[in-house]
Amino acid sequence: MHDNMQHKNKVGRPSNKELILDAADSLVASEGALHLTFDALSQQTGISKGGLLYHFSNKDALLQAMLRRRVERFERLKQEHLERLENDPNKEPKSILLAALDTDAECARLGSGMLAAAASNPDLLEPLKRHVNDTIKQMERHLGEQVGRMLFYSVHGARLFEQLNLCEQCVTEREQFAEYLLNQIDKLTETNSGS
Amino acid sequence: MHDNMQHKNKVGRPSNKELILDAADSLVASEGALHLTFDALSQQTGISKGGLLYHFSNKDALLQAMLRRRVERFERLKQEHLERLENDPNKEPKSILLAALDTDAECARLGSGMLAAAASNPDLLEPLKRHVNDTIKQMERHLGEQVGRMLFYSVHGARLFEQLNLCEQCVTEREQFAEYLLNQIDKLTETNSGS
DNA sequence: ATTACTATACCAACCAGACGGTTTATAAAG
DNA sequence: CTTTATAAACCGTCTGGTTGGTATAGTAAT
Repeated sequence: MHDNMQHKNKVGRPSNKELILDAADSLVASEGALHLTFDALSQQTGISKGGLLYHFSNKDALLQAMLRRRVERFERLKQEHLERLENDPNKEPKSILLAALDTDAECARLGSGMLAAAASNPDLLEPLKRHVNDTIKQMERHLGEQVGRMLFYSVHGARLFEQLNLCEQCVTEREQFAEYLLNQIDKLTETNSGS
Repeated sequence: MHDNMQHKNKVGRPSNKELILDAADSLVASEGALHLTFDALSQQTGISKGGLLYHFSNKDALLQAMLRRRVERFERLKQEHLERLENDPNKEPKSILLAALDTDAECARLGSGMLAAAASNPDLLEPLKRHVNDTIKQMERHLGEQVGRMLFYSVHGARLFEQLNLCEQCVTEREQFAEYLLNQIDKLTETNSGS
């Protein structure tokens, strides 16, 4: 009765805080991190600059919220996949890959917070950095140092290139790619336990 | 007797244009793309804003030059590796990986132009996008669609994470990683021609 | 050798608009 | 009557870009 209120206001609609963060993500994705300003955000959301600053007392706070939401969403997705794959011996690395490659509606904008923070104040990436290194270590523990790194960088590289609109990848191609990587995990751990 | 002059002035020193681009790269790497301004660049180089604008008539021109230099350096490295590996049947994909992972002095700044352009004006990425897709297609042609993509995204993902200071990877770790990926190329093409 | 001209490379001062942020006011809800 | 949520006006600073000027070096005719 406190956590539930986090993303909703009393009327049950998604709170304006979430709408603002959505707009911020999409602004970064379409215009670039430089154009994520309170003025632009105000125009996009219809909320005045004062209104925005009520929710996020300064720009760093906004960026931190964008980053936090990204990590939370990743963790939630990973947890879902983990539960779904409960009988799979490789469920941990698999759910990490699946969470990273998941195709939800905001797929093209998940990296916006990261790019915006990197552009504006790289220090804000510190919490994300810890999360990244934890995840890499998990991958390494399950798949070995090199394989773990390769797969981790592979999915996140693909994600970043997609976000920057640098590759012409479509959804079906990503899904095939995800399937291939999952198969690789099984194949590589078979040979591991076989030798 | 024209190309040679491109990066040198009459006195034979590296032209200030190159020095400015170096400073721009390092500014983005340390402060974030938002703080790549003519004022900051002026302070860093000791050249006044007017002087900077003499070399790059506006900010887009500066960003384009940063991007162009990055692609040129990649192509030069790739060509060098290609010549060194002339007897290797997998020389093409290998030289792509080696060029992407090469540890030269500016290693941490090679992605600066890309991040700065993405932050300021994503349209400027169009030429880079073509280069990326060409390179991906080369990888796919030699290694198959999925393997090619996996290795490409893997090295560039690693690069980006390094640039953003999001992983604690050191030089020796990257070299081991590079070696592993090269071995993978040989192993994967063996099984390809074997089956 | 002097003069005149041109191109290169830079600087200082300035400007209009954008930016992050503050302040004050307001208005509904509990 | 306080809390929540928003608006509007404003401020000092920063930013990209312009202008107009300077110093130097090379060229080329006189």
